[in-house]
Amino acid sequence: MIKTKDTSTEEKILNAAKRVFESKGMAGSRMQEIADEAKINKAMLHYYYRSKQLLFEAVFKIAFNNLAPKIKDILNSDKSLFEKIIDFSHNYNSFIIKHPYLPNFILQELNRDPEFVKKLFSSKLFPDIKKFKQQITREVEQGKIRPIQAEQLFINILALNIFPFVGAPLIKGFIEASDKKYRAILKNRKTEVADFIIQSIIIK
Amino acid sequence: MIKTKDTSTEEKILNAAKRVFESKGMAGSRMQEIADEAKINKAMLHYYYRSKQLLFEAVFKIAFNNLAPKIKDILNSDKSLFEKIIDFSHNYNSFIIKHPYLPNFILQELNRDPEFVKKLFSSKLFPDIKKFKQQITREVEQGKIRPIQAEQLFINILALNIFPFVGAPLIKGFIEASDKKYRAILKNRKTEVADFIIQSIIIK
DNA sequence: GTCTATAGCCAGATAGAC
DNA sequence: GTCTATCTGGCTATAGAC
Repeated sequence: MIKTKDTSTEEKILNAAKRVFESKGMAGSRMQEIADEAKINKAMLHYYYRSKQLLFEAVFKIAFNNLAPKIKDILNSDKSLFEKIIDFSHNYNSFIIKHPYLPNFILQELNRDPEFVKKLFSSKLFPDIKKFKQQITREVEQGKIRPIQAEQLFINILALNIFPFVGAPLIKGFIEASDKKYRAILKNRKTEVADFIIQSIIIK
Repeated sequence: MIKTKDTSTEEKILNAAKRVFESKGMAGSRMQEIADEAKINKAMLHYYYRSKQLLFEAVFKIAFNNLAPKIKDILNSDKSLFEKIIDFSHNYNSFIIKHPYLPNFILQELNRDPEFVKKLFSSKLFPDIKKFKQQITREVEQGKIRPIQAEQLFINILALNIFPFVGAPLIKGFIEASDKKYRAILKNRKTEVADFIIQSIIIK
């Protein structure tokens, strides 16, 4: 297996495009900036990816495919409920700390381009929620957790894990946290979030 | 007091700009589209607001000033902790259901333009978190709630209330909810969210 | 204050040499 | 495959008539 690193031009472009698009979005990004970032000629971008739109879609799909399986796991895996909550909170936070722009990028573009959402819907990226609903019903019936709608719990899990990254500038402003302090707070959340959720639903 | 409605040109422009900027962001919006939306000539936009940037800032400031006091209330008001949680969850959700693009718009622009954040920091828009911290400490000491960092609780309150709007397209995809069904879920959250938080921290 | 016309610039895309 | 040069269209902003 040969390690290609950033060797190929195509890869250099894709990595540069990822950085630029993720921080500035589709509309705010410039092909010239991506070219500069990749230390490569602007014409090359078109040679390899034909258009800005196609380059963007390549970047978006990679980003989305990085995120979606982690969320899917909540709905579809065979783990116990508490395990799911603990694992997702830990794994998601560990992953996103390394890619802080990613959630904002995905949400921003999903909000901006409704047609793009439909494309993703129609593919098999989205699992169904049936299995998760059954799991919640079972846990409630067994008296392990207090009654809660599966959809509400699912939203809460996503919210508590994703929002601290998307809302970082807002939160930092209000709690007057430096970058360093905020990073420490985020790190704590790897375990804090799961605790918070479980405390809310568990029957002691 | 005379009701001006959408009478004045200046107001028509501002309302149109609000709609366009909030759904497409600064970079994705076109002055022509705002003019069309306001049913007014494009030159008028510059006559009243000089530049796209200044028009944008006018819209942004109004949006931010709508949101910030509600959040500030969590940190600075004299209500009891549970009251704060209940009131904020209810008021915020009621308000944003009428302005669904607003949180996404604000977060997007805060993420995109770090200099803009600093401008807001330096003004008196942000209160300090000291009072809220003291409140949490007191409640913990009195044995009313289990130990939790004020910052973490604050983030959780924001996350659970704001994320369902910012993350709507993502959530809708995963739980396969129609617009109608999703609206119903959001409506439930006016009370569900406060319950969820209080259940997590209360000592019974 | 409101309009039309246009200046002037910038970004995406391509032609064509090497 | 990679580069330079350039086309083309679209966008912000303004000039100037009314």
